[in-house]
Amino acid sequence: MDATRLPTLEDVARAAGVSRATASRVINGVRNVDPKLHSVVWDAVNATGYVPNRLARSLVTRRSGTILLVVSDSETHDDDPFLGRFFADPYFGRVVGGLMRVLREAGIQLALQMVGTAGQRTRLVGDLRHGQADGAVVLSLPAADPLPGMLTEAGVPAVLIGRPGEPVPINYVDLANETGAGLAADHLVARGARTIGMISGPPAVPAGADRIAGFRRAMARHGHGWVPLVSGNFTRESGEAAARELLARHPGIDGLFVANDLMALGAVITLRAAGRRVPEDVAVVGFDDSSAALAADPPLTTVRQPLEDMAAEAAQLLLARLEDATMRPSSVIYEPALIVRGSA
Amino acid sequence: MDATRLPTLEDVARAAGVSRATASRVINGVRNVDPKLHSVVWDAVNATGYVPNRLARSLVTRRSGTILLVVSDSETHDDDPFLGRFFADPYFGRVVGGLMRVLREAGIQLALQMVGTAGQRTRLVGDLRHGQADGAVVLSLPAADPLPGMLTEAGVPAVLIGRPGEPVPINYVDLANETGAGLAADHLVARGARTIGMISGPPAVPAGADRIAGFRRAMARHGHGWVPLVSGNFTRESGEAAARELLARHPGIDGLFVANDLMALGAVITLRAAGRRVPEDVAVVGFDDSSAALAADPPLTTVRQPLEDMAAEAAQLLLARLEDATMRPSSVIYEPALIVRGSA
DNA sequence: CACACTTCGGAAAGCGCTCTCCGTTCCCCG
DNA sequence: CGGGGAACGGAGAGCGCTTTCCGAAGTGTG
Repeated sequence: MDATRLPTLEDVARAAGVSRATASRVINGVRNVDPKLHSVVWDAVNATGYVPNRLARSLVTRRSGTILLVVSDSETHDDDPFLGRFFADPYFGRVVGGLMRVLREAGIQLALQMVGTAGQRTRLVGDLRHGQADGAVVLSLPAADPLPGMLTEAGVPAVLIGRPGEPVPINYVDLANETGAGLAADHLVARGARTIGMISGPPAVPAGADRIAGFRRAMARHGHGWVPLVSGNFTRESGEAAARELLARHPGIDGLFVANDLMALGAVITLRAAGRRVPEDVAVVGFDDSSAALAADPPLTTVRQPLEDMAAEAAQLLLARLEDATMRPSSVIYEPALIVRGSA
Repeated sequence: MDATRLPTLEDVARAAGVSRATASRVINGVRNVDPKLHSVVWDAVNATGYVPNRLARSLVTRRSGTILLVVSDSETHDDDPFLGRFFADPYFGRVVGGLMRVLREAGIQLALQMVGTAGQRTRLVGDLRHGQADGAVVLSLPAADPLPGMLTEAGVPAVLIGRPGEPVPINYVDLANETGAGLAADHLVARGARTIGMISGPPAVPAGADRIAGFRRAMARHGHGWVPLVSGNFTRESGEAAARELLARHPGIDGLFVANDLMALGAVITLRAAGRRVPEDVAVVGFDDSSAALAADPPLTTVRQPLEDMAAEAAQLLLARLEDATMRPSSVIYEPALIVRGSA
């Protein structure tokens, strides 16, 4: 195929009439090298069309210029169709966008890694320790996932998006989910809804659990010691199904908090199919303020989560930790805001 | 930080009482090694907690187990907010989902690479040739982008999603965009629309150009030698703006073909704000059949593009090419289908 | 003018792995 | 029982790069 061997540093050095070591020093801008040699070497680089072999470089420096975006596979593997759905969910895209905003400027590559089995976790940590990747950003994990602990133990730079299941000294960025759910509760009550239900995400994920807890707490404050609740898995379809179930069990429902916009969209569809008007008969509040919220009819009242900023912050945190290995784990919690639109 | 050096193959070999070469052979399942040694080595692997250093392995094998998802940066760099938007667009997510469906099983990692400048292109090709990545999937590029040619010239395994600007012997997967646009035209005409406009994507991207060409051709067949056209950039906002402009120039419009669902969503919003009912006053046909189409009100009539399948096919094509370096470039063109919902 | 001190380039030792050689061992057949 | 061949393990040469260690040269001071 390509008969020609790629030029190596050796070739550049020969072309420039210096040693490999000197060529390397010039290219990496290390130590004071005689300015004359400097330009000679760069000319040789251009003449030969040299491109450094990152693999070889990383092998010795133990720095790869890549960070891993870790996605829990258990979360996506339940059933195959869900795999595609997870990536198509605005959640994923917004996170990637936020990360890239920071990483692109730092010249760092993002690699996707799905992790489900214990073996994959071990390998992930191994790769990280080997310098295959410099660090990891881990997307919201089930609370029971041992990964955060493993990462900490291995002393590997990592940032979670979404708090760890149990306290672990690790960097993370999160939203004040409980506060956000409270905002939704307050709004529904203030609007005059009397029978208020919730469609939650999977309780096994901290973000899911926190939204449930926050909502229940706020509702209790308003005198509702108990709220009807059905769980979904953050997909629109699950929102439709959950709404059907809720409606069957509590036909008199007139207020609904849904733990993300996609499910809220589904719920609205079901409600409308059941002859309920939104917001006149049932007021609906979503969560995320994803693009789906605006597209809905009526536009969704929702709790805004600045995911892009959160992801960017995660990247920044990771970058800082990469610079300074002694950095203590820190966490950044963002405040949600209620965006009132047409649905409640 | 970690006082303990990571176990190397050497350590495993010593623990197992064999040579490094034998340990390597067992771990990689190469050649017949005495079955007894087999288990001895694996025990040693478990005992030491050995994880192969992929970097070192790749350096010699020139296979990295990673493929690059290349995104044109010019496409996203125009203005910063658009960057996030590109990733949040269902388009990106659906492609990633489709790719992962195939790559995950093959145990191959996906890395994101944004490419804009000439230097980045050179480096991309260099990385590929060095074996930093085994191949590339390139997301729809401006027609003028030299990347496809460079990839071909370098003899590097690559698959485009969306045809190249000009004929280049390279693998690609595409949709019969012209056919799809024709479907939309036929439908609008059959519905009785008399003044039909189009909101297109950027004409500089083949997919954008093909949809324009296909629509014009079909409209001409129906006796409309000329159609009002405004271009957007595939974002919802640009769809809103384009619809405003179209409405201002051709207030009597009663049919509208929009080159993707996101822009169609924006157009519907604008139309409604202008007091036009959809579909009664203006019939709207979108393109993609993304999740946005279902969320819209009314649900969008749209031209379905099986992006996940196309991406999966691209991955498969790439994998096949990786297996068989002599494989001739091939292309797979998918047929679109009109999905009739409420908007037209 | 000699001496200590700084600056700079080169030789060479790896980073951890794969894989080609090559020498042994073992088996089968004549 | 001896010879030919297959099967198998080990030594060692790299993959392309960075970086430590040195010696050689250049600089300034007593």
